[in-house]
Amino acid sequence: MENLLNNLNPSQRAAVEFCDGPSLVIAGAGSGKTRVLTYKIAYLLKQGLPPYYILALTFTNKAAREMKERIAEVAGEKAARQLWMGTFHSIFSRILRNEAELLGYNSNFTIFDSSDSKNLVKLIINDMDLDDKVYRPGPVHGQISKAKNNLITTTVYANNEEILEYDRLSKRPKIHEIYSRYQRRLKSSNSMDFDDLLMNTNILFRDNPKVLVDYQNRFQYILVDEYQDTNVSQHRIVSQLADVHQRVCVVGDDAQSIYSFRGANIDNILNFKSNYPNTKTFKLEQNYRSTQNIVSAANSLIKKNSEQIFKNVFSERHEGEKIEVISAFSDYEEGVIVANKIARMRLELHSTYKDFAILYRTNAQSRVFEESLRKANIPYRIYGGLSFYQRKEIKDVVSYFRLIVNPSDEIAFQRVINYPTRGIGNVTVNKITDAAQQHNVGLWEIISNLNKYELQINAGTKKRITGFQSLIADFIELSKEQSAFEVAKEVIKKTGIAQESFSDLSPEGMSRTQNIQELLNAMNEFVEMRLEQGEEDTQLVDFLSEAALLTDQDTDKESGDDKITLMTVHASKGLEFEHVFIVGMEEDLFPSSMAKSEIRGLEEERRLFYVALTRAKQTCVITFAKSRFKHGQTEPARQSQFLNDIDVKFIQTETTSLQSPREGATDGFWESMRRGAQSSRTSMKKEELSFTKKTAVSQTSSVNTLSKEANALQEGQTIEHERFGIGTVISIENNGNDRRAFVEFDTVGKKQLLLKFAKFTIVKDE
DNA sequence: TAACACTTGTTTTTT
DNA sequence: ACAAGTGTTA
Repeated sequence: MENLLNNLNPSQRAAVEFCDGPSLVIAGAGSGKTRVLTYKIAYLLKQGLPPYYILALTFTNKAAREMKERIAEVAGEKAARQLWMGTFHSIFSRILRNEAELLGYNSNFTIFDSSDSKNLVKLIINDMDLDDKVYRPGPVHGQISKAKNNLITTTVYANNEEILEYDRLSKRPKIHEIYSRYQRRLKSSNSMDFDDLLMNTNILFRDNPKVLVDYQNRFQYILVDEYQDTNVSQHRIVSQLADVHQRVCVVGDDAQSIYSFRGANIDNILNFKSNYPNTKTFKLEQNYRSTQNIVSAANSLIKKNSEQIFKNVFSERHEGEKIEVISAFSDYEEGVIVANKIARMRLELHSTYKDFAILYRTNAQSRVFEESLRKANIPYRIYGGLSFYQRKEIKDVVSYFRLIVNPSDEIAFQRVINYPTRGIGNVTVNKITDAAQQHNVGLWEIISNLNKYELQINAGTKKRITGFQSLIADFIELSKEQSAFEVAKEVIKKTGIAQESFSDLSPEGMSRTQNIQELLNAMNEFVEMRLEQGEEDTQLVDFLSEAALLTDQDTDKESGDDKITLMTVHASKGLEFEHVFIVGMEEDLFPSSMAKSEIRGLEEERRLFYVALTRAKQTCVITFAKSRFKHGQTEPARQSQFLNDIDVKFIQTETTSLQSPREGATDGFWESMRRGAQSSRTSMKKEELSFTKKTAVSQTSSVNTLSKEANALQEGQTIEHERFGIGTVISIENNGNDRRAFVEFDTVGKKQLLLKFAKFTIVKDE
């Protein structure tokens, strides 16, 4: 441990060693924040605190996984696995499943993603006969979500004059009623949305003091990463859990708070000290990531914001190159410039592709870069956008799973009742929904007892409905015995999805088929991995509860490939790259026109830019275009005001662009440039389909990840398995990723090990 | 009820 | 430019 602590600088070390009360670690960009968290956990373990007493909350699953791996290196695999470490959403969904009955839920509850939530809001708006142009599902759900993140329950909402007045002024006085109905229908669907996972945890603790005490005792030490991005609901959970022992350490950087649109409240970090009067504050100010020039440029930018905790971030690395600002004539040219520059820099600097990242404000901007990179033969990987689980064909299949696990799930029900088409149309579905509302029961209850509820439907329709009902009922039975993978195969087969999908030979259809296949593969892996780890939870419900909180960053298995990275600035938080391109640096795009109305919004955009800048280790290039293709036409654009916020002495403006317009031919040039962009866009179409297919599939496709040991393993050898102990290899089957060993263990008997996952060492050769 | 053509809104960021 | 929603026809 001593030599571990020697790896830290004095302020990092001080932050790690203080464990007796509340502490706030203000960590500048690149200052070794994750390092401090990791070492601190290792330090606590070393002090004798059992791992299952530690709660560590991260912002993404990926961050949790990486931190676990690092802790495993210093404190051992076993301890790392016993830690309560994960995102707020995943940790508390686990707790809510355990305590579901206390809240009137069943532990099989479904988790709605935002599109499910919006669908439900839309159904309610229709039921209430409200004008869906005034009450648009997106913003209405946004308003509800904001309320929930601020712990404003339906009752509080309906009695809060200020909020009601706000809704009246925005011409949507009925939101409080939509909110109540929304919550009621979530509950009758035995479902929770993302915000419920946090709000219901608060309700659980509020209404069940004994349960709260249990968890207060369990979580002896609490660590929270990215505290600047927590909302009121999350803050309240943490402060209740830490209320008694006050052993809590939060880490964050107010300058990197970029999620207020999701309810994050920067005050949580700014006011932390007043919440915990005995707080000890540590500041990590040395940036180990970036050149002095980048750090100074970022400092000069963030100084323009009014609200912040004072700190002096500095770098002792070399001065480095100035930030290069390049202007392009069009978004299309911007793409070409960036692609060419990356190709050139890679050769000149002897870099690899994975040293490069292109960061943009909106996902929509990725298109142009995909195109130019493909033309330049530069391998790339896009993060974000439509994630695997949000694809239509995947949602359809997953909806069957949801319905099987939780027949009350109304949204899943509506999604699959007529998919694949089985002659149950809108008219019939409406009759079912009406009956459900009338008798105040779920849709499943209605179709399970058609006669009882006297639906006005003809015999043919009735037969089709009962057919559907027994189809699902059979799956439910099956799922009690079989693993998620086995049930999934049956679902695909028996519902006709397989048949429908395989007979569609269009490129889109084939891509859908592949994605479904990929889902099955993922489920198979899930089951095998669980079995390998000696866990019995391999059923559909277990798969769903994990999959619902997965983002596509979490399913990334190809990070080893040499590809450049394309992602939004938001998605880049916490990452670093040698060379960063920040593109589309234009007014109304970055800062976004949406955010500019309020000062706080503009400051958040500036922090977002700060985040983008501080991702770069060596070089940072900023580009903007003078015209941009949006909403179906080319519109003029001008450079972002944020470029003026960086002190000019850290910037170098590139005037010679790739191709400058010929004199006197400006108009013609522009035209051809635009046409060039257009035609290549349209000509891309066919090619693009096969391309989307590739990316979609690649998200979960696996590579051969067998370790040396796994490849070397032979019959007759003795191994020591992490869980099962000592055993002898009886036989080996298959090869590559599917390579398996049958092993006779001394204590637990015969086991099948999937070598891709198995954790063991070879003890003795025969 | 389903398939097709036509119209409309939509684009900020995401657990 | 695109997806989702609306309306018309078979």
